[in-house]
Amino acid sequence: MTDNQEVRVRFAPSPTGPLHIGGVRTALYNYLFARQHNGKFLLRIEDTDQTRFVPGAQDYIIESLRWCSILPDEGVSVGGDYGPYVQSERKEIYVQYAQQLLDNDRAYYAFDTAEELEAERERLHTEKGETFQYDAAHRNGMKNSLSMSPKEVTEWLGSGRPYVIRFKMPENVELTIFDMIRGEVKVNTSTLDDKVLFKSDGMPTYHLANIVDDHLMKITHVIRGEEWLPSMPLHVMLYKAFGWEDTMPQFAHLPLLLKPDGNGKLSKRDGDRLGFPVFPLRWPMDLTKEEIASGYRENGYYPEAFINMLALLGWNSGTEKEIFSMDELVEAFSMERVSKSGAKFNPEKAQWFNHEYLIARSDEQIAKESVPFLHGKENLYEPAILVKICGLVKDRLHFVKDIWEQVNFFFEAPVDYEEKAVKKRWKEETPSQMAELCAVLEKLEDFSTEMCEATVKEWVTVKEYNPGNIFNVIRLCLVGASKGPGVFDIMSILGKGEVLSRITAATGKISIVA
RNA sequence: GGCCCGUUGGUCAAGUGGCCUAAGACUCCGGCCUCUCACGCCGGCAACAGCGGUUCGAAUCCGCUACGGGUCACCA
Repeated sequence: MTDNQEVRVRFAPSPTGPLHIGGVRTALYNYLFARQHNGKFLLRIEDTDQTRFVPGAQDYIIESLRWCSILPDEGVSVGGDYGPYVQSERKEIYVQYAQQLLDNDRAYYAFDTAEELEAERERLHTEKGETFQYDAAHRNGMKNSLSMSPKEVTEWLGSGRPYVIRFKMPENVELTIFDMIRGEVKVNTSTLDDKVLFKSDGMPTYHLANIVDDHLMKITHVIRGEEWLPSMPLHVMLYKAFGWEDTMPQFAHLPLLLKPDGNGKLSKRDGDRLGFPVFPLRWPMDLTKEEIASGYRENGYYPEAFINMLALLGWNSGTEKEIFSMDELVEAFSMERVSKSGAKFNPEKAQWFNHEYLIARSDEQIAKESVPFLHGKENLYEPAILVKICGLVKDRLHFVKDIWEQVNFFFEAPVDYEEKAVKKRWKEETPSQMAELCAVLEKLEDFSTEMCEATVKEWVTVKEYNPGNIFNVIRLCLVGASKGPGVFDIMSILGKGEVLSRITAATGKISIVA
């Protein structure tokens, strides 16, 4: 490609199930790269294998990308000038190109059945201990248009016998190919085999469809997972065979996302076994199946946090900045700073990212988001008070959905009291002290945080009580545990009546227990 | 097994021949703050896979070994 050409990249998943986070990251890097270069990001569906097609998977992919704000400029669901963007709708196109390769002697027909291939594999293994490869060294011993007479080939083709079209991989060519992340990679074509380009069911394989589509859609950069690195030589050879070398895209093979436990690449099956989601969204989305894999969205992640976390798995800016908005990512991203080695990810760090995004939100926003998790009790307070409550507890939250355990005491009086705290704080004189306190608070007109604090502190000072112990006893009465915001904030929000009633209730209950 | 890619603390990672007695973040552990928990602040534990070479000098360059991973389908 030339420098002044518009950058065009694509994300090309197969609709074989839910997209896992590795796929989302690949889409993200493609998107960032496109945005950064004022280029186009396309979404293409590679569904050439009908046997693995999973209904709903395509919608899942689109919905996942939408949730992440990784929006295609072109492609399935948005259209564009280079469609259709679903490979099964492009069948006739691939036929032409396969024919071109056949005509130029760069491909050939092969009639070997699965059984025959298996038999040959078995024979070679037992007789010579070799691994069978359909290549220059073996193709003459197989049933194909290279080993058979033209007449026979014509007959077999005419008889409706099933056949595939294989790429005729040149022998002994030293290839030096370039990867944007890994640099030069050298391979000898003799180690490569004659890959099937066209299947007997009339569909192309990934390799053919991918190269033809990338060429036709004017893709300039192929950014994909490292699992494709071994087929890069084949793809380069295909570009050469078609005579498209001049417009061949640049390749970038991204490091894999590894299982957090043990080794190996993260797979769809890992699911909830790991204790955190490996999918952006719950799967299946429609909940009609029994097996449900959880998603980041349903687990309470903000899409911005999810994206931020993913972006930093395999790339970093080289600075100490870790929190990036999408716009900042677009600005800072660079292929040169993508790491070469696979990354296991750290569930705790993922939560930390969400926490950072959560505390950056306004108290008003948190209050709004909290409503579904307040068990219908949100109307117990004025909206402004609810906002205040959220502001007081947001520091200790990873997810808004977990807010109830931080605020429950604002809505419900404690039914029991943390044993450890009772043991430590509840003294013989406590009940009478609390009775005194109630009398003092009773007279208080202004129940603001400040007035509560001033009043209680004055009383404690005059009586020469231990402030720490008194405050904690009050907390125990109001909350039932040693947690939560400042005790005077809690008093003020609960209000005089509730505070008095809770202290009275606690005094009764705890003395009975003790 | 063949081919290919990789290897800095538990994890993500900075580092592109001297500034490295190797940054930062997450986790963990201490301490401070403090009415509790959390936040915040301060501090701590903890790494250049090994061996050879190149060089005045190597985490950085080269080679070998080891280990890890990917891939070897009419799946993508």
